[in-house]
Amino acid sequence: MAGLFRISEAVSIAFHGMGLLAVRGARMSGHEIANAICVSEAHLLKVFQRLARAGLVHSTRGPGGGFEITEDPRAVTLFRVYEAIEGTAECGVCLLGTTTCPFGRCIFGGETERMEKEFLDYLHRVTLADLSAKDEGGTNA
Amino acid sequence: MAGLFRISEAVSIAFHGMGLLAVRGARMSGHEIANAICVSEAHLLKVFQRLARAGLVHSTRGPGGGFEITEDPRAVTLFRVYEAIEGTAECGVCLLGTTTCPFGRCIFGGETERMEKEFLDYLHRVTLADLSAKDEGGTNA
DNA sequence: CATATTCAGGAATTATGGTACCTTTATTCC
DNA sequence: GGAATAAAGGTACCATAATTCCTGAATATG
Repeated sequence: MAGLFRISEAVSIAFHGMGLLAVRGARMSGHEIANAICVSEAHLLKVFQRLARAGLVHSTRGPGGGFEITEDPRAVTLFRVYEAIEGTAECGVCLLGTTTCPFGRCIFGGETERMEKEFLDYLHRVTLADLSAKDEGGTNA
Repeated sequence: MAGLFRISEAVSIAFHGMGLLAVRGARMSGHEIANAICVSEAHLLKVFQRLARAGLVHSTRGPGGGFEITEDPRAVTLFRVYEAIEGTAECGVCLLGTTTCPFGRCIFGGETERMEKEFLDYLHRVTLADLSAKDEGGTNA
């Protein structure tokens, strides 16, 4: 398994691709983006198709075409990118999927919910502009 | 989508099933456990098959048989249960799955890694005994 | 106008997770 | 001791989601 967060490769591609577009500040073709972040071009294209439908990027066909961010990167949160790919992110839903835990109360005492909220806050707080700004050199997480 | 953490239904069944066994302190059949926590008996059986192979429960066949926890519930962390189902939980791995981020550094600045570690710490810290003890009435998370 | 480039959309494929069913083991009751 | 029953083990199947592939449409350029 890959990680503890439910971040699909699609979302990761969206984060990295959008981050790259934000840094470059110019239109880039799907081919260029995929090469730059070392992912499958087919998959990236599919991901950007969704981002385009969500209005987060504008796409242009034909030679010299490609994708460009439609808004100021400082206004685009990771959450919006996440939602464009995965649909609505629910938080605080019982892991069992039942509305009432068979135990009568949540056996985790609400702590998992707290941590999910923390992650959600992070997605809401961080913008595409932040992705290029931060340079504290964390390892790959 | 269900939640932000990569908790499959299988892991959730394992947590709840083991929690129940810990509370009861006695052998229970798969049928009983599945009924108590309102999940598919077929799936629960498969999950417990893995828990048995991992040595976390002892299984007994035949009438009156079932599953029982092999160790003191205070000694069994959620992490061990998690690993028995999902395999090794990696933390701090780049969301893209590459060993070196194409950006040269992690674009998330290590914060996602920090949050993953926090969740991992939680799994390491909480034992089956804790699941039944906590009673602060959180909502279903 | 022909051609090359680039994205759009849907079809086909693959992978994953969950389900159903049959087999084996053990107990109980006659 | 044998038959019936209760229970877990194992395997094969199915459903859904994720990924790739293929064809078509749009646009720029010579």
